[in-house]
Amino acid sequence: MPELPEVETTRRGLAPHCSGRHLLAAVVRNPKLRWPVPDDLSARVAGQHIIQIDRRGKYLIINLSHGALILHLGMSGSLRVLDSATPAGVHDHVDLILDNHTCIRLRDPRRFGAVLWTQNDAARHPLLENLGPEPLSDAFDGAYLYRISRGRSSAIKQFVMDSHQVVGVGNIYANEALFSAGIRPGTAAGRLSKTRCTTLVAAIQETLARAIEAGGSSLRDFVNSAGEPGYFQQQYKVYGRSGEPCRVCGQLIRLRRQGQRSTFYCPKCQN
DNA sequence: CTTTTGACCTGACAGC
DNA sequence: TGCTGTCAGGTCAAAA
Repeated sequence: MPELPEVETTRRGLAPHCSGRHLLAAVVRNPKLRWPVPDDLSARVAGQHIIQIDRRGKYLIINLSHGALILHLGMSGSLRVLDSATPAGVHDHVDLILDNHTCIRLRDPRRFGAVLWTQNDAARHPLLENLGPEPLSDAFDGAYLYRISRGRSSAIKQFVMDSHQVVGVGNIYANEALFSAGIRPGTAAGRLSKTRCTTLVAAIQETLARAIEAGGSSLRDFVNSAGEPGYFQQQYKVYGRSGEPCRVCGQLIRLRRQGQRSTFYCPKCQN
């Protein structure tokens, strides 16, 4: 499920229910996620104050009074705030128990997600310290993309999906943004003009910002909600539409594999 | 150094 | 129905 807009929507949904609360314990039903959930997690977090919840790329960071939890939703993870007495389902692997009879519950059928603990500043964690800039920050602009892409032969789609260049651009939005920018996904990154880099950055930012807006507006009741983000109902321009007519020109949308991910593009609108 | 490939998992779905 | 194969919103680690 989670691309950056859903992670941000999750963060916004979680925050009002946890900020200022204390954690009583953690319940780990299955520690076998992307990396093992620390077996002393509960002891580490018990009694700690939740300062605030941040996001870095698709990582969620729950800052505690001493240390932080680093969460990732992988391909299939979701977080909800529930009454802690709510029976856990088969894929409900971790609960963070709050001091008001509620819990933050991680459900993750595919178990590509993560729950990690760090004693230090989460930004210094090995998984986070070498990440590229946030896509919606001023640091991510046309000049930056132009500069880092010089001499790079990899396809622009894979390049912008590389978290070391810029974080948070997943498969759906990479496809959508490249369509918006009119750029063929297989184009070598190093061959993009500065103008096209600027166009692409703007397209990425607009695509993500609109999806976050859609997700946020659908977020009525995060507690006990089904967790259906609004952006999921968005009408995609190319993603998942191979063989269907382009919404702009009517040409049939094409599908190809790039780095074992599906790439969708319009052969006429994207060059 | 860059680029590509493999790995981690389960569930949904198409086709036989 | 039940089996097999394919695909899925991520991304790190290892190989080339």
